[in-house]
Amino acid sequence: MTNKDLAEVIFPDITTTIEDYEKMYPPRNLPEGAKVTRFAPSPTGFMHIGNMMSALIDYVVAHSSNGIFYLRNEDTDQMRSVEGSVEFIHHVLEHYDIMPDEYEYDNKIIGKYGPYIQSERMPIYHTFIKHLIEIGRAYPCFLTKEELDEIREYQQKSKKRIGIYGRYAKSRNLTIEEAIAKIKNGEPYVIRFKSEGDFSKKIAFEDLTQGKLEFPENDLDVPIMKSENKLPTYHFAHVVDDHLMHTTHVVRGSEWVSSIPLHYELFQAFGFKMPKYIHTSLILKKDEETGNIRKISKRKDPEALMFYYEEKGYPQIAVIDAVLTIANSNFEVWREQNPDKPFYEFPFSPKKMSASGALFDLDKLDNISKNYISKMSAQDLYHEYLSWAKKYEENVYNIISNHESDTINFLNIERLVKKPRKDYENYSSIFPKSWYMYDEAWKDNITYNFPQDVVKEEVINIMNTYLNSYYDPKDNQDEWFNKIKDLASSMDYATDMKEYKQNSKNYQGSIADFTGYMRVVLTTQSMTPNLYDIMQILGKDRMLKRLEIFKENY
RNA sequence: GGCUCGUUGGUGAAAUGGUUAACACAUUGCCCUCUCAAGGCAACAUUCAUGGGUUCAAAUCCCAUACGAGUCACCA
Repeated sequence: MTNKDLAEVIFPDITTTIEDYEKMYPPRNLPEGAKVTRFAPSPTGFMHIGNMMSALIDYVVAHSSNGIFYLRNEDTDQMRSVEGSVEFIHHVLEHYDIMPDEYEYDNKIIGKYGPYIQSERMPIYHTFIKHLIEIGRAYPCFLTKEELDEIREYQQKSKKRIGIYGRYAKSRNLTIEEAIAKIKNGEPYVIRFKSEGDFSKKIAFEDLTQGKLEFPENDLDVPIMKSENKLPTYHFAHVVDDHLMHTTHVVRGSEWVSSIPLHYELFQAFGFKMPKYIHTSLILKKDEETGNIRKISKRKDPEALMFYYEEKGYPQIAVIDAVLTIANSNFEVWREQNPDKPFYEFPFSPKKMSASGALFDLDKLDNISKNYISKMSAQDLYHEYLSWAKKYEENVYNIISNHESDTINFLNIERLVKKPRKDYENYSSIFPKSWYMYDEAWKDNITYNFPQDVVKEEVINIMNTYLNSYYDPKDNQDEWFNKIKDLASSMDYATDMKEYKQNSKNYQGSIADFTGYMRVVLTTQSMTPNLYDIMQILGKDRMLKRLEIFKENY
């Protein structure tokens, strides 16, 4: 009996060979230097910021080299698969406009190197595993869960290295006859890789991010096929898929660097060329309670999940820039020099990735986002705001869709200038800063936010006089302000702030107090954008109405 | 515990042997100013985890220590 017989017993139905698949997955016909990357999430949870960073780097690396970026669904762990996660990944990629060139979704396969869903690639993996068994580099292992636990416990206690290697790999020494007998007897088994490595020897490895690394050789017989569903483990699927799909650059989290020796040996066992690796740093978070730095957590940190940014209404490009800023230290400088270039023209350099993890800084995101929003036209902003509201804030949607021109005019205040206002970091922050522009948002409990105590009669008197004798909608801003000054000085308010600061006792108050009254009566707020523009939008009738509301409510 | 990586201000970081350790965000102050936002100008690491060494010269090279992170599943 030979290994071939064993392979035949395990995979009687597999008649294909590796060569068959090599023919079906010929080298890609791409220009010199083109890079092939893949985003390979597993649908065991919702897409988070770390996945996003990976996907973005994949996209940038591929697109800056006229290469290919594809999506592969790594669904070999079907026990933990989470309902809706595949759809969410697809949604996020679409939302941020980083769709892959090749993918499989909704029963459609785009691209010639599919299937792109691992659970649909079973015969391929089995063919490759069968080959490994035939050449004596893989074997069925009948160790039970209990035996495995026992071994681990023993190793822990006696401070030995943990894992299945050397004398712990019991099934390795089974004769072919014994193995076949066990299989025929129905004993469950996994297929393990038969390592030939020597832990006391070193391998040199060059990682694009971390540079030269040195590891002990792998000597662990790791499972490459699971017993229950006969699907491959990650390590095996990685080797087979990235080989057949001709991935040139694997972008993955740094939690994988410790399995480099294993992957190295696996590639060698097949005689395949290893792709290049870009190991991305972890995204960390400072725990607010303990002050400790830890891995960002989907459970504790709402901003870890990609839902967060959409719900808050951050512009896509702001999120992308923020993530790339974390990913590559020179992105920010590049962005400053190339404010209008698409992000994928950024020459990503893996060496410029920080080797240790970075804290994700929401303040930085806000700043980036404010800048982008401040540069949008009022129309564009309105439409983004509207479609965000439609999805997340029905009340806001109803109000702003009924008042399109008022909303646009309001958003336009101090916008078309060299140094525009930067009030909003996301769409959800607009309404809380503009609700007073809409009559229907003036609910019962109106609170007037005067910065200091005021005499109601005085305020009413000022507003009355102003609206009835001074206000003219045709005035430009200078004329408007001069009139207010005229009225103010006639009522003993200082019109010059410097003068007022020096001789405040000579006056009733300052022009700032004066306009402050008007501002609060009209908006309830002590801080708003330019009053002139707000008055222009409101118009005289609505201002008079608001004066009436003030009389009744203050 | 084994293996691997890391440690520059509140945060992201630049500088890779040579003047006062860039820049951005945040914070604080001043100016401007009808409030706010924006903008302008400042301040913020006597020092690069600690200790030793190499050198005319070290954040940068070497060693040790400490601390942190990742990993050690029939999860990816």
